[in-house]
Amino acid sequence: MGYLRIGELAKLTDTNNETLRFYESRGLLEEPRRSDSGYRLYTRAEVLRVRFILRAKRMGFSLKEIAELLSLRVDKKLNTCGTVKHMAEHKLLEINIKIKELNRMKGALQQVTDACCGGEESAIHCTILNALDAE
Amino acid sequence: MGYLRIGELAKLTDTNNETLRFYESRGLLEEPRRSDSGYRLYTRAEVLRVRFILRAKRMGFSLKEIAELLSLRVDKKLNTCGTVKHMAEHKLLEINIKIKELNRMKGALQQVTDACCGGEESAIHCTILNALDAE
DNA sequence: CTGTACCTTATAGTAAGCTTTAGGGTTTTT
DNA sequence: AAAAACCCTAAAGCTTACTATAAGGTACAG
Repeated sequence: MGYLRIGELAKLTDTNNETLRFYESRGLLEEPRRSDSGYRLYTRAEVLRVRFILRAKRMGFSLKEIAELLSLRVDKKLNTCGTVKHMAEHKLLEINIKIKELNRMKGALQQVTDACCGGEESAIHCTILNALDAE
Repeated sequence: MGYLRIGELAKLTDTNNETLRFYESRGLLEEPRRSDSGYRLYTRAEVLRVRFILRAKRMGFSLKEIAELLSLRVDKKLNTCGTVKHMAEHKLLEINIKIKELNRMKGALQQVTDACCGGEESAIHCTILNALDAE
């Protein structure tokens, strides 16, 4: 008892069975133990792991990158603190680039949005469209 | 004279022939007139249109959304500024959410990275790994 | 006239991240 | 016991945004 079947894990993590099996196939989830009939049996730890995956995904990490992040946790003994720190710092760098990129988008969009009257009149002179038109 | 062939349009917009034909197939570019031999013949207006597409892409709009923006532009008279602004604001909201989440992860990762000794010893007690486990 | 640089179409492939389908077995509920 | 709900695998399909390939035709230089 205490084990979760795939549907229960899916419900707890707001995903679905197929996605979880897919993550397993991509190495994001370890192959779980199985019941006599072959059903996947998960522990509560998997709930946290899936949530970690989803969080990282929302941050803009690809599944491949998430696998890397997760691999930091595997074979702790084989990695020195230096290795782990280096990987984490690399990720940090990537995050910073993403933030910068998004901020650039935001700035551009904010500027034209602020300038737009947003009114009911025809969009012929819409600043947003005109901004996109401008060289 | 004055017409551009696809390769010239590609060069002027820093894209390539295939991408331009692809955009045409997705309705982002209108079917251009053709030479007697069937070559696509573009006007200077298409340069601006392609640049519009690229600019919108850089702002985070998907091709589908850009097609929408373009259609708004075509019937400017039929659309209000409000419609356009609404689309832009929606995009802005999406971008803001992403930035917020990235910043949260950045903070968390920065914190554990700062706390990590980064030394040569085994990572069993690494603060970074423990932080990821805890989440 | 031949080379090569350009253009054409249609079709297939790529990568990511799933979702769906087909064709089963198992567990639980009634 | 039988229906309903759940699980399994393998494989195909979907979306986005291209990129590449095959098998040609065209334009122009030398």
